Amino acid sequence: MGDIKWDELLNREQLIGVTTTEGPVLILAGAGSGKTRVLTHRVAYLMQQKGVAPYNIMAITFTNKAAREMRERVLSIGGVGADAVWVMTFHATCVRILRRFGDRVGYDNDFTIYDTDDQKALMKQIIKKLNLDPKKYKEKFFLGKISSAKDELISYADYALRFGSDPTEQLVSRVYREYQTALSDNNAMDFDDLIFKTVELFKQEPEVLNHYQSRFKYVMVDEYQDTNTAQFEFVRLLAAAHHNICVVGDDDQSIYRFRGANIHNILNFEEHFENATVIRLEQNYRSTGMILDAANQVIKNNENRKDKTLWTDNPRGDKVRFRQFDNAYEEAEFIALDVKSKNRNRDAAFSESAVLYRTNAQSRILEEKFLNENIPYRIVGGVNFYQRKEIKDMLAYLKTVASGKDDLSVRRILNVPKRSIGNTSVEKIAAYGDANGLSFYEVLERAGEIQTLGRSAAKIKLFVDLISELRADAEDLTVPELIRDIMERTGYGRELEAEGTDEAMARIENIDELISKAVIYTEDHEEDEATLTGFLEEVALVADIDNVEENPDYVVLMTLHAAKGLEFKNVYMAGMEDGLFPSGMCVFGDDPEELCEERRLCYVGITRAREFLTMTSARSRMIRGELQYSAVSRFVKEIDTSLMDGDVYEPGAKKSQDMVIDRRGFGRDNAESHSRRKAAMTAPTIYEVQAKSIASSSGKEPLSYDVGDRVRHMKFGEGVVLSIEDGGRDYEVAVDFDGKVKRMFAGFAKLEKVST
DNA sequence: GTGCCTGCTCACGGG
DNA sequence: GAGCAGGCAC
Repeated sequence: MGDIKWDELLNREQLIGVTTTEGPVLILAGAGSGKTRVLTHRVAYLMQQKGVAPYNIMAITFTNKAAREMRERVLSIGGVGADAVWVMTFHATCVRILRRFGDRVGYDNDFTIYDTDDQKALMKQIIKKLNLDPKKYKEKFFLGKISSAKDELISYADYALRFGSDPTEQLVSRVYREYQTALSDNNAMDFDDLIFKTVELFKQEPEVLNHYQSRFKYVMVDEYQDTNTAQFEFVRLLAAAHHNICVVGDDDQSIYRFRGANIHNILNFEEHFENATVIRLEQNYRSTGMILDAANQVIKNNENRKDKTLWTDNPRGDKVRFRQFDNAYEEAEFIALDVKSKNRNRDAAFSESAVLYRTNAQSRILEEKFLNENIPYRIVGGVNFYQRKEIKDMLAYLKTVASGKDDLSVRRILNVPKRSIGNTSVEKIAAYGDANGLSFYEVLERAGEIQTLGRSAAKIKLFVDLISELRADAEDLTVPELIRDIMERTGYGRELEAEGTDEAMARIENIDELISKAVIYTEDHEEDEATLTGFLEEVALVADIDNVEENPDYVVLMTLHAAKGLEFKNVYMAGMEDGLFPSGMCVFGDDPEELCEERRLCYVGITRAREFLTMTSARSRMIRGELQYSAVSRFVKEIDTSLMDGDVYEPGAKKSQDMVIDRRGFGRDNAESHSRRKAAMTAPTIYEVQAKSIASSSGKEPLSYDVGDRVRHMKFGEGVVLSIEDGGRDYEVAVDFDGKVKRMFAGFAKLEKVST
């Protein structure tokens, strides 16, 4: 493996980036300039040329997808041992560290992770508890304040000191304290805590910091322009001993200011780290000259940039197309038909096309048209799979089975499905817990002692018994088996089946998909490692973007934010209207930096395209149920007309020849397409292909064995089938393994007949 | 305690 | 357009 010809694989600057291994390095990498290439080769170079142990190398990314891609590439060029390199997201890295040392900052090492919905639910309780007017104070307000504080490493104690005089800020600091205490009581951390607590750990426990400093002698950070103060501090502490820190980023692609990203981290890198080497990657290998020029013309309107000019050797290519339509329906129809014709002409396969937009709300109409035209598509984002009610319910059951310490989960499922335990009882239980320092579940366990509960106590006992039974089952079941078990024992599945509506069926499909994910999880891990907590952790850290599969022939629809880091041969930027993109908030706001951020987002969008770029806008569009008329986005006008096909200023921009607008088409929403659309809205959008194949293999197929047959189970060995019951969606089989009777679902047990 | 209806609010982006 | 709190009847 030592025969890599580094100088043939890399251009001059890339080579410097790869081989400057010692000391701080800042790589300013323009869009499409091969930054992932540099990072992965750098890892390989460290191992092969410098003899650095893989164990000593860490590469941090923002998304799981980026981590996975980099990991794959490191494995393929890095050779033996490369799997010991830590290639992970910030969040996953911190979780890993906190699972080991979390007890030093006041958490059990099996803490749970709260997502946005959990945070909201918890905040709601706190607003109630503090008797605040929920009309006046929204959860989002406090959560936003708290999140920004945590991004800046401000604890609630610091917050009180810092903003003490202002009454509103005083209230925030009080809420912050309550919120943090509640999290800690629930043994839970939110996303921001993961970073915050790790930094706290490093600062409080020099021994721990030392351990990681001497382990990770070489630290690399991808998308550095998106780091916030907490992440910066994490990286700084890690690298403080050896200074071998290499960061890659592009200030022009910083689009996460709203999430606390601090652009000064990259702009001031040379001040933060002394004697830094700065490398500029300015050759773009991705886009045509035309597209790149357009991108440069837009971004040059921003001030305070690191000075750089992106260039390319690629052919000039086609002009950037611009089309304006009367409304969003025509816009969507044009895009759908164009995608189709590009696919037909072999210009771009479906999988090579992507539609990008500013807001998720825009996806609906596009989706409708794509369905009408029978174009395979996939929407990334929108309602996250893991935010769906039924998925959250199942996860809450799993969490409760796993620990019961998380009050939020227990409360969520106590009356789901309906057990006639209403709000009044819940309030009483919570009050009793608060008064006696017990967790919600602990109170449930001793419900009999609480007089005021009356007849609810008996119902609560049934619930506690149910959880105990599930816990007993969990001992022998794999995670997917456990989910099925929960569906059965709680009656959740039966209730949905009884409902029988399209929506209920879609919910069942979603749960099936969760089961398939669990199957994939168990298959990916050794038997001992495939634990329930492990599964819950993996699930807590996934984002929708992580699930875009590249191979299947689908058009991808997503927000511009989600598109960062991806590239497509053929890109549409829809909704290029002032007020939508750039968004109204920044057009009328007084913060010029916000407009700059929007412009960077536009730059990100343009540079996703390799060969074809089409921008579209609508003269009118429904926003919040109101018809809004907008002018063409200023960003479109920033592109020189010599690069454009289509007139930005003329009303009624010309229509493409392959474009046939069927006006009746707008009302063509017959019953069939309507139900299809509805199904598509609620149906799984992720892992669809795998889910289908697994679902059919785990579905109710005729069994190859019967009562009395001898069968083999992967884990338990051979046994005799005692009974087979119709468990609704699957058969429930009881098998006697040498006197130990196990009940299992046929679809997952995968029993093989040995003899009759 | 549950189910249904209504009216209100909210909508930028996401780990 | 959608989700949710609040009010009401049962």
